[in-house]
Amino acid sequence: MGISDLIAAFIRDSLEDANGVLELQRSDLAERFHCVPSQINYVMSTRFSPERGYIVESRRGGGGYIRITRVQVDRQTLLMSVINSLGESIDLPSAEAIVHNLADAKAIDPQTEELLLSALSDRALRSVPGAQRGSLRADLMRQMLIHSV
Amino acid sequence: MGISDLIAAFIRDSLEDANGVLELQRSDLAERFHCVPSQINYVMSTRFSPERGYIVESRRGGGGYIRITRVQVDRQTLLMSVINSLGESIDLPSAEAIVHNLADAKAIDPQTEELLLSALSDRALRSVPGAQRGSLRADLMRQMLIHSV
DNA sequence: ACAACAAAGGTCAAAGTTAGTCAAAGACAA
DNA sequence: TTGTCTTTGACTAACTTTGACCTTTGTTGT
Repeated sequence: MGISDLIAAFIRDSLEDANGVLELQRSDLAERFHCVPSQINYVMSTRFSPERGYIVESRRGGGGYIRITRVQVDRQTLLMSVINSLGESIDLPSAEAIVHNLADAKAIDPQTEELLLSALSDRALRSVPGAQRGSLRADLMRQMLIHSV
Repeated sequence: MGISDLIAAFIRDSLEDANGVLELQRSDLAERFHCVPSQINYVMSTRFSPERGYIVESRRGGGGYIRITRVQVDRQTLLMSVINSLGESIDLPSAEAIVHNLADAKAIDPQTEELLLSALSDRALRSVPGAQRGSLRADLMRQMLIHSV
C-alpha cells in the first residue's frame, strides 16, 4: 500500500469524524505524511473525484485551504433510481408526486422543486398537444434531474 | 481563515443588524482588526464589489467614512425585464445566451442556470418537432423564470 | 479670504502565503 | 517488455498582507 492510499484513508477517516465536510491545508497534510505537496493533488484527483462522490474546493493564498465534501450517497442513489425508473411518458399528477417526494426526502432543494414543477406544468407545455405532453414531460424531468445529481 | 475573511464576516454581520446600510471608518476598522488601513480597501474590492451585490461609497477628510449598502432589487428587475422581453418563440442559442447573461449578472445561481439549460436543451425537447420547439422553449423559459423571481 | 495644517480615505506595487500543473522518473504487475 | 499507477519537484497561478506615497476634505489662525 503506497503513501497515496494512506493519505486517502486518513482523509476518509477524518471525513467520517467531521461528518462529511473536511477542511485542510495542503502543506500540513504533505508534512504529516512526509511527501511533496503536489502529491495531495494527485490523491485528490485520483481518489476524491466527483464520480467517486466527493466535491473538492480550494483556495490559494494566505489562509488557503482544500475542502473536501462527501456528497450524500442517499441523495445520489435516490435521484439515480428515480431517473432510471422514469419511463417513456409521465402524466402531470405522477410527475408532481415524484418531485414532491424528492423534495420531502431532501434529495432536491426547494428551489429546484419549484423549477421542476414550473417546467413540467401544463402552462409551460401548452404549445404541445396533450397527447404528446407525457413523453416531453418525461424527457424534461430526466434531463433536469440528471443535471441536479 | 485569513484576516480579510474575518473583516468581511464582521461587515456582513453589522450589515445584517443595520438592515442593509452600514457606515464605518476605515482606520477604526483597521485598528479593531490590527491591520493596515489599506487592507480595508482590499476587503471592499474583493468582497463587497457591485457584482457581489453591494454599493460602496466613501468620503475623505475630517468626518470621512465608508458606506456599504447591500442591494437586491436589481435581481428582480432584471428577471422581470427578461421575462417581459421574451417573445412567442426563441431558438436555442438565444435562450442559452440569455441564461448565461442572467447567471453572469448573478440574477440566477449556477444551479438554476444548469437546470434551465438542461430543460431548454434539444435533448429534453427531442419529442417535439423542430418547428414547434421555439414556442415551447419560450413558454418553458417564461414559466421557470417566473418561478425563480 | 487665505494659507497652513490636520484628518480622513485611495492607489499601487512589492513581498508573502498558499495551492495547481505538468512532465520526468520510479515502481510494479501482467 | 510494456503499460499503468505513483512519486517528485520545478515552475506557475491565485490570493493576501503590508507600507510608502497621494488626494480630498475639514479646521484654524491671520
